[in-house]
Amino acid sequence: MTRRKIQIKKIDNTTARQVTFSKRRRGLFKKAQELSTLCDAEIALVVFSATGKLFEFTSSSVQQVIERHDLLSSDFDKLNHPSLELQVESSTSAALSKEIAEKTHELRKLMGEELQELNMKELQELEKLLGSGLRRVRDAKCEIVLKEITSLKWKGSQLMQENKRLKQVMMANRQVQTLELEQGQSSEPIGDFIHSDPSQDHDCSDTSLKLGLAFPSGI
Amino acid sequence: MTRRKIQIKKIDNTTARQVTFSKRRRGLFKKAQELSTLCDAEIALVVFSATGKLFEFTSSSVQQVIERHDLLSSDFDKLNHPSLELQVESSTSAALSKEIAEKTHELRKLMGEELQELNMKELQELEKLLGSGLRRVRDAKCEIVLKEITSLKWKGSQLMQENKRLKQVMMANRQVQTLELEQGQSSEPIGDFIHSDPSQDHDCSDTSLKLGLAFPSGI
DNA sequence: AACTATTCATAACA
DNA sequence: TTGTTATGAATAGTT
Repeated sequence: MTRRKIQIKKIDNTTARQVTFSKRRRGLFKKAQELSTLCDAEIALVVFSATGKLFEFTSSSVQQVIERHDLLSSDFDKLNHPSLELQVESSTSAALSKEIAEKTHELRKLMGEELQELNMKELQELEKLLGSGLRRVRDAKCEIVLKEITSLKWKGSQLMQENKRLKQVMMANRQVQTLELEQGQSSEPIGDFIHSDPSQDHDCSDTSLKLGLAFPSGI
Repeated sequence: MTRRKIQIKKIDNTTARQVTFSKRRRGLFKKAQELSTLCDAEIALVVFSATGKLFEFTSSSVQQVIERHDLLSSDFDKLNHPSLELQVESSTSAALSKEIAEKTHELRKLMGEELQELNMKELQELEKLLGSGLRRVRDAKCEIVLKEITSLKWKGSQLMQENKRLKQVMMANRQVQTLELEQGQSSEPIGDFIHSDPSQDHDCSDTSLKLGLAFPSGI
């Protein structure tokens, strides 16, 4: 019989902890179910036990939640570049949404529901936590974004090189022609020169094909 | 005074539903928090209200998720673009870092200074403020990043177009030459053709010059 | 797993 | 919206 309120801290006794986990987990899932039904809310709930066992609940489908989530952060695209929207949405936006979600809930968790129950010492601890947590999330996000941008820049520079090379070829070509004009003679090497490096042609196509997506999926 | 147990089905009255959502949501998040703490479980909880508002909670797994993610994507990066790290550091990263530093500082200040002198009401106000502030930061950052990426992709496509055009010119050029060879005559139009549209040349240089930075500073 | 004494959550109301 | 309270629900400690 529950003699008194318990402290919300990790339960030391292993078996007691497992029993409590079992009971409270059931309670939590029931509450989640009730909330989604009563208030017409979409809910996704995933629980990993300390032993690594997975339990999950979703109100209708995770897919729907994710789609909604993605919509929120892709509004910008629609405003500015309607035609690029499709490219951007798929990888970048998804990754960003995820990062943002993580950042948001990290903060929510830290700020969270129990602020009123904290004493001053705990509040100071919270501050510290928030700072470092934010930094970690920030770093991670920055890294992802920079990778995307770097990849795009790299591909841009590839294209520029190809571009430059083509122009050089054309210049050379033109000079040869001029020479021919002056000498009143023409020769077949020109055609060969143009095709002297087919592998580069191939490179270019390859680059073009890859430009759309930096990160294929599931980031 | 809760006269009787309710049945679990969608609440018709809109305001009642919203109130219930608010209260039960808080309860649910609290329970999730307690479960994760008491039993050392990893929990991710995402709730969308019927109006599309997002609420999230996760236990400390955020860090792990990110670390795992970093491993995956850094491996990916190394496999594909081993020598690119140097390009990364440019102004983009500086701008982002600056933005981040400022926001972090702001946050610290908000959390930091006089937290001990605040009463509970003021603390709640602070929580609200932080939440909306974070949302703004998040939105701004997202916007910047998407702009940068969109811009880069646009420039990439510009380059590809230029590239394609150059190749067509070369093809045409080559055909003219072939014709000349067959007819045993050469003519000046070729040179003119190459320079027939100098504006495109200019466009290309322009693109190259701008590629480094989409947004110069202070975003 | 089953049982209660308690604490906790919350529906209805203000 | 926020607060209050009577009541139903969840659960800690025990069997």
